[in-house]
Amino acid sequence: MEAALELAATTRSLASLGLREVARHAGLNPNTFYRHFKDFDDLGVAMLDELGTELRAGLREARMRPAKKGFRLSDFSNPAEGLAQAQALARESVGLVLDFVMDHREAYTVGIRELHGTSPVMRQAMQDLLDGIAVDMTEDLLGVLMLPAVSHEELLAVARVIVRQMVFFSMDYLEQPSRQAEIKREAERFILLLFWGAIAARAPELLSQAKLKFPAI
Amino acid sequence: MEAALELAATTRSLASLGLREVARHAGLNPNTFYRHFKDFDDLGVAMLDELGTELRAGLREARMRPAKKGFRLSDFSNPAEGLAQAQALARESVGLVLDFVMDHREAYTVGIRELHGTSPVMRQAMQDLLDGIAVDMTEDLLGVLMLPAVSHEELLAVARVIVRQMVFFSMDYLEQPSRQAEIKREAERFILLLFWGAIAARAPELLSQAKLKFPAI
DNA sequence: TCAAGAGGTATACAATCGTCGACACGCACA
DNA sequence: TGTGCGTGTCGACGATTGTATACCTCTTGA
Repeated sequence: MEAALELAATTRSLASLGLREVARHAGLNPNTFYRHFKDFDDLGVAMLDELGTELRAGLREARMRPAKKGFRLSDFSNPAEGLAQAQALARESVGLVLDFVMDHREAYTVGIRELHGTSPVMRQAMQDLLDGIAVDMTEDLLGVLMLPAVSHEELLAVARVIVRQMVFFSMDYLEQPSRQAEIKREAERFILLLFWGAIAARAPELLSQAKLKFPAI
Repeated sequence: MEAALELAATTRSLASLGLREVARHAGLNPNTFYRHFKDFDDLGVAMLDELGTELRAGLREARMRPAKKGFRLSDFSNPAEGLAQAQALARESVGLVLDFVMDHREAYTVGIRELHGTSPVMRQAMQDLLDGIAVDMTEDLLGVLMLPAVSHEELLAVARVIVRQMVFFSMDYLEQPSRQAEIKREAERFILLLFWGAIAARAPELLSQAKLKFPAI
């Protein structure tokens, strides 16, 4: 699995790797591959299982961290305070994801490649992972953030959109190191825009009442 | 180029195609490939040029259509009317993109595969195409829609995010035919949420003043 | 008229590929 | 004690790959 990741990270896609190639890079006999995996799909799913659960757990744990620090979002009874804390939460989450992709650059690159790749099995597995992250995010948010009049389903839809958009932001982040600070701001801004929109759609008076300028990020 | 598209559409990625394979499928001698293309990257870029400009032109033309029909968005001096027309424009644009990907299913699938694929050349070309579409969208919107207090740069950032998100919506649309109506609604809703957010961020009083419910889509 | 070149073909070579059958080692368990 | 079984190795097979060299046939333009 390590050998496959290293080989795929440079230029190739997982499915285009040669069985012999991987075995050679791992210092093993080509046939040994069959002892462990049936397919390359099989190998891919195994790798995704490992790294995917690590990512998911890391994200959850990190989202819990502020809650343990006594960081608790208001129920918007004080709109100004609620909005400010929403911004802080968005910033924390974005930083988290971007740090993760920097720490797991190779795995992330290869994984995303499979998201729209050739193997239906891997595509489905990646979509399930992203969806799982969105579900996690929704549940965590519901426990911490009381968005006024925003239902569970609405929140899930927003989370899904955010997760998918972060795929692109993450790619930019990796590919354009000189613009990292700017990209991070763009991502935060995008998330805030969405929540602003969600609130404005349900309780527009809340925003004008708060008389809070949208943060100039 | 046709042969390559047909071969890639089923399962494979462009870069993983064999030179001989494509030539065989096109009824030509393997070496003939070299008469026309240097690389597979070369072939890919040529294909993207053709289909990309077609898509871009199609989108522009279709965005111009409502303007010619006398469809003209207000400057939000009447907020309720402006918001309603913004919704109509969003619906029109979403339908447009989704129709296009249905009509060019193979090309779209292959293209997106290259967006996060192995070849840096193709990746860059695809990113340039998406960015170009976002720029087009921004210019068209500026000519038709006077969003209050939303600057050119802000609009471009929103357009970029929309284009990228439509990549995912389009994939869902192709892969889940039974949910097409629902996915279309989700896409429209996403776009409206963004614009709602952009307006709320700059002129929150406008939304509460309009006393307009967010469309229940 | 004829030379150049674009497009297409045929043959060949060395590599690499996935996979098969057979064999070897070591541990676990009856 | 011995017998599966998981793991790894070896050699070989036919197929396919990218590309090099050489040759053919039109079209074009001076």
